[in-house]
Amino acid sequence: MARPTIADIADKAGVSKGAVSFALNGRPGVSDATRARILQIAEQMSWRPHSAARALGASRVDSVGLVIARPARTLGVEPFFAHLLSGLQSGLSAHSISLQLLIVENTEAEIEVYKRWASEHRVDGVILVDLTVRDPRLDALKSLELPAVVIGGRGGKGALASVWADDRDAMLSIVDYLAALGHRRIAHVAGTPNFQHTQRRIRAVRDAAPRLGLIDAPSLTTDFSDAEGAATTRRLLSQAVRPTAIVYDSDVMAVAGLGVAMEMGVSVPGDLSIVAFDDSILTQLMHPALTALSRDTFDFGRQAAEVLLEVIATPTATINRRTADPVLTVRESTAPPAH
Amino acid sequence: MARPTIADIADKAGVSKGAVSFALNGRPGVSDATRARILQIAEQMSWRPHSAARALGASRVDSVGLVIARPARTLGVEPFFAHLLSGLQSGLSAHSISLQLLIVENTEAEIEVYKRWASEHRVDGVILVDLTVRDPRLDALKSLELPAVVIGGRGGKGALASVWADDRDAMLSIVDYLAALGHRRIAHVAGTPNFQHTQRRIRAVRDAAPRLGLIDAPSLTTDFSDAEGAATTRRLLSQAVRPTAIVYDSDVMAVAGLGVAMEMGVSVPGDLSIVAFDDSILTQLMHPALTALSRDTFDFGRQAAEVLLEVIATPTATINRRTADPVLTVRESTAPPAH
DNA sequence: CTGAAGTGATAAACCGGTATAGCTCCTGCA
DNA sequence: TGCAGGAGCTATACCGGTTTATCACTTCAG
Repeated sequence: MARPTIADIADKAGVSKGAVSFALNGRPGVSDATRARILQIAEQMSWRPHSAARALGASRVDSVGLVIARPARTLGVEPFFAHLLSGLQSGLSAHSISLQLLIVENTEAEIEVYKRWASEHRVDGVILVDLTVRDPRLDALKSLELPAVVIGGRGGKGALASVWADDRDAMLSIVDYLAALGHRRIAHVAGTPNFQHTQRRIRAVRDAAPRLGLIDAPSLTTDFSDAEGAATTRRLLSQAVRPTAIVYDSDVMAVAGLGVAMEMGVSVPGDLSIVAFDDSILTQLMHPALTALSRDTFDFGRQAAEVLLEVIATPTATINRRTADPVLTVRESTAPPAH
Repeated sequence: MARPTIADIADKAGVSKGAVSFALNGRPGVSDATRARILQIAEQMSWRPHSAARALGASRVDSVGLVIARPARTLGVEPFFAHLLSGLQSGLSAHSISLQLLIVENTEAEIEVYKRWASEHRVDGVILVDLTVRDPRLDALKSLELPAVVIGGRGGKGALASVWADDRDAMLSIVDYLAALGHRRIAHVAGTPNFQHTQRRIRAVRDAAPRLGLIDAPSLTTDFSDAEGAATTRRLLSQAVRPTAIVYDSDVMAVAGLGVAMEMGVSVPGDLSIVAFDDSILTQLMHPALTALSRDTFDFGRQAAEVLLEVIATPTATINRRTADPVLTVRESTAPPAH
């Protein structure tokens, strides 16, 4: 027998299909003795549920989806997604839930995928990343009635559950640290302006400036690419009065910025301190190694998985879980300013 | 009506469920007129197949799987997988096939996943990466009768289909290039010794040495990590007679090696030429930018998807498709040796 | 004019589970 | 003694498709 079904088990155990189903799903309806016997037979025949059959009957597919809307080219360098994925899976595999991953070019395509997934019953819920201001995906998901958890989005936005870390506090910890070193001209090379977390970080810098007595604290937005990170750095370092420290919103941009500094003969950390708002192997490979903000992305993913499963179980629940605060890992790229 | 089923369509069209199924799947059994009418009604009701129902009836799930057995920590820096993923999906989405991605710690776990997937009917086939010598996964898949395509493995191994690029020729092109520059002491910092492609690259170097008059051409294996890449480089550069060129099996190790060279005061490319056997944004971010072997990983993935679909359609087919040869992108890290 | 083959469709079985109504005992309590 | 109630189980419908057996009706060759 290639693939035993519950009917086979029922035959062998001398009971009905229903009894087998009850036993295998741990629900009342059979005696402990019968349950044990059925479980033993199932084990012995190495029975496994047919996912499609179960999905059809129970109208849940034990599968969740993650769509990443970024050009593939910019992906992969950032360990962020790899860690997030691992974390998600670690949270899901405990419940035997599988993960569908899709990489698309833009948000419209992403929404199309959600529509398809919903209509084809391919996933029980989805994970949202890279929340933008007035994000069109929120409405789309609500109208599809597809359970979802937002990663990185602060709670309160609509009714979607979320898992988030405090970007504001994190940015403040960086700026505080640089100010304590003596820096008064701190520039911020930010990411895409329509990302919510970009906005929050920019606001944090702006708000902290007066308190810390910063002379100048410009935030310059980019598209997160190494090219724009480099170009922005070049612009900053070409000014008559240069910043003595630059905070980058991603590790890739920080590395690109470091390259520009070296090329222009600006010594790091002598003439310029550099901090990356995201840690990875990249920052550690550099010379000098970059001071960076370390976030536990794996744990982030794990928690997101948990929250999503809760939302799927009880769609009315609105959960906003805050994760552990990121910590600043000081390395060789930061020092007191030369002045 | 929340979700129309083919029964609803059948009602509206005044035909039977079977006729609707025939029409929607483009198979004979209905007249062109009826077919057109059914299709139009389905479109109008915005009908979508219920994936589980289809899977149950047709015993195919329109989904394939990819398991990556690497610690998450080492993942993500390498754009290889991101590009592969995108390529796979571009090849799959044309046929509305979805992709399941799983990251596990080791090969045993990977095989467990295959068993589960096969027994739960979760995927129609799988994609294998990182083929090792005497790979236990090959037998496992064969006994599970799970269609598979091997990426990077040369054909002929068992009956599994494969998609591969010529690692040997690629390595030869690197060594030829370095020899043409005048290098005679070329070291090779290789990857994990039990990977088949590592073996092929090592053999290529060894075979080319006499022909090119290389004085010394050692291949040193590592675990692909930046740490071992750095350590091996340090060992090589501490010798009385140093190599004048080093070829690294990955971009991460090459970057780590560059760091060590700079730290030891060995100028690149003045005293040492560096080549990475894999291109990415990493190699371009460095100063000097690294000469690297560029492979079209996206296309790789796309072709793998195509081959896998063929194998799923006709399991007896054994396909061995060779992809475009990688090309060497010369940048700033290579030059004629000093002396 | 008859029989064979082909066309267009239907009804029903089937895939492998889950959910539910209902049946048979057994127990406890008035 | 009678009966309500629950435990333990069976039988069956059902989920939404696909597939097969069958059938009515043409068409065409002999």
